[in-house]
Amino acid sequence: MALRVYNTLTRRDEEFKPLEEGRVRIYVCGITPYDKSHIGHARPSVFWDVVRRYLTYLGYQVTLVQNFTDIEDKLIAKSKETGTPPAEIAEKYAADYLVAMDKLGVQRADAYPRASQVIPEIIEMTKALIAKGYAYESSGDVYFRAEKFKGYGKLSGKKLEELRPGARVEVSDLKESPLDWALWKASPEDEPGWPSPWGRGRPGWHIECSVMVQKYLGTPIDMHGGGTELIFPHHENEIAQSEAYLGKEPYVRYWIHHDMLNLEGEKMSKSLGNVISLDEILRKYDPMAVRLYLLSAHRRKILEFSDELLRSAEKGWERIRNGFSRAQEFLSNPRFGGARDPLNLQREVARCNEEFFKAMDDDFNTPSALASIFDLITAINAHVVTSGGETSDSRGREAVAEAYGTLLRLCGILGLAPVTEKVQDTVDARLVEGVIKLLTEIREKSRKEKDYRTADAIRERLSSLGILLEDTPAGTKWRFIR
RNA sequence: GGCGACAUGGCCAAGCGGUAAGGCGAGGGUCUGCAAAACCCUUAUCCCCGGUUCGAUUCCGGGUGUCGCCUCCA
Repeated sequence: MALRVYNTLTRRDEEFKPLEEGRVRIYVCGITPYDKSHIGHARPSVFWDVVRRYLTYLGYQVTLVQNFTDIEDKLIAKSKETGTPPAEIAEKYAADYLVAMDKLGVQRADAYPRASQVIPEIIEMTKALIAKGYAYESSGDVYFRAEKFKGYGKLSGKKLEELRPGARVEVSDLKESPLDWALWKASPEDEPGWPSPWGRGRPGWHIECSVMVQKYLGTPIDMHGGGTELIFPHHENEIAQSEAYLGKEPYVRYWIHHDMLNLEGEKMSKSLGNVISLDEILRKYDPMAVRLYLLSAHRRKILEFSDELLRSAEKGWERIRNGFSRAQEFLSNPRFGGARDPLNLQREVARCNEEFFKAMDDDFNTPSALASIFDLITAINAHVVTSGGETSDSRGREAVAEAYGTLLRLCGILGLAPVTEKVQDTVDARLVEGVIKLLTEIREKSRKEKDYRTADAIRERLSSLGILLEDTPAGTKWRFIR
């Protein structure tokens, strides 16, 4: 088994081999925190979290860095509008973003550098590019000569001749060619700026990533992630300026892009105004269901957004959770007999395990990996007997323990954790549990007396409060529902 | 206009040369006082037309459709 990944640069699946054995260095383009995050922002975060968990599981030491662009036109515009300093706006939304990521179970990156924190390095790199003849100063701006870099267009597959007539590039008298882009821009008095050899100014867009990659990871890095919309011009330019500066290639060994999230067939994006905030989604749906939804399509495919899909994911997540509880319950109660056909269960578990890794090795095929998890759930449900009374069977117990361990491991790689549904406040939690227990006992009594009207009324009332009662041979169980 | 991606059941979504994983939904059955959960069964020939092949959803060519990039964007 070997991990294969699709590399945007070569346009094919390649076997993944890190530069340095046992170590993987990853840089992912983060967000510009100038407004609330939407679900589209959660896709790369969850995807890369899974990559990281998987690589870590495989034994690699993974370093992942993700930037926050805190100097940018929209941020500056918003600052002028509201009178709040750009840095303050950026930090507020960055913090919100991280809180949402925590909810989604995304492990924190090793570093979240801000553009404003790497100004000296940006100036150094810009100076070096000028010295090498790849960049030139023009009225306080510094531009990169796109056409001077011979590999320009290799990532996006664009040719210089095709780009020129396009004429949709920002035209400026300050540039030698419309394809050139700013490494450094002069700042007006009322906008943020830093002193530089070219006067007061601020970095261009692409340069921060080049600098952060070098500063925090060292080149070449193994994987660079980002959305497909960043392939051109952002990543194309990033390669050009970095390789021109470093004087060697590659700058990045595997370019790994994810596709967009669509709303009613159109890309969800702020500029189109068709965004759905992450906050809203996380209020409405179980974060793990959201995670399941985000992993339900391969990273290179467009993911359609709809409430129906989220609801469907929530049902799927419930199924996984129920499978967990079934196995847990069995294992925690030695009275429960065993597995129906332990050998068959073991065989199924082994099969699901194998399929799961095969899927993950195939360019992180999470939808296929999820299918293995669902198969595993079905096997557990079909084999595990939690209807008490029967004598213990060690072989059966072992098979179930193994199934449970596998489920835990596979779900762990995808970051799907069955959170125990305890209420935060312990006093409230105890109260709720006590009251439900009381009601359950009363209902139990009614059922014994065949007073089903009372029993059903209790169940219905609790159900409308979001508490589901289930009568099983082992007694009445309850859980929260939405 | 240039470049590129995709088109699989009611809704999602894997597979990509040997006659279609999985989830949600729907229908039937088992269990249950009834529910719930769960299990079992049923629910597709893969956009169209050509070609290559013993054989194509899977490869090639041509259509049609949808989306993305070429401008800020995860």
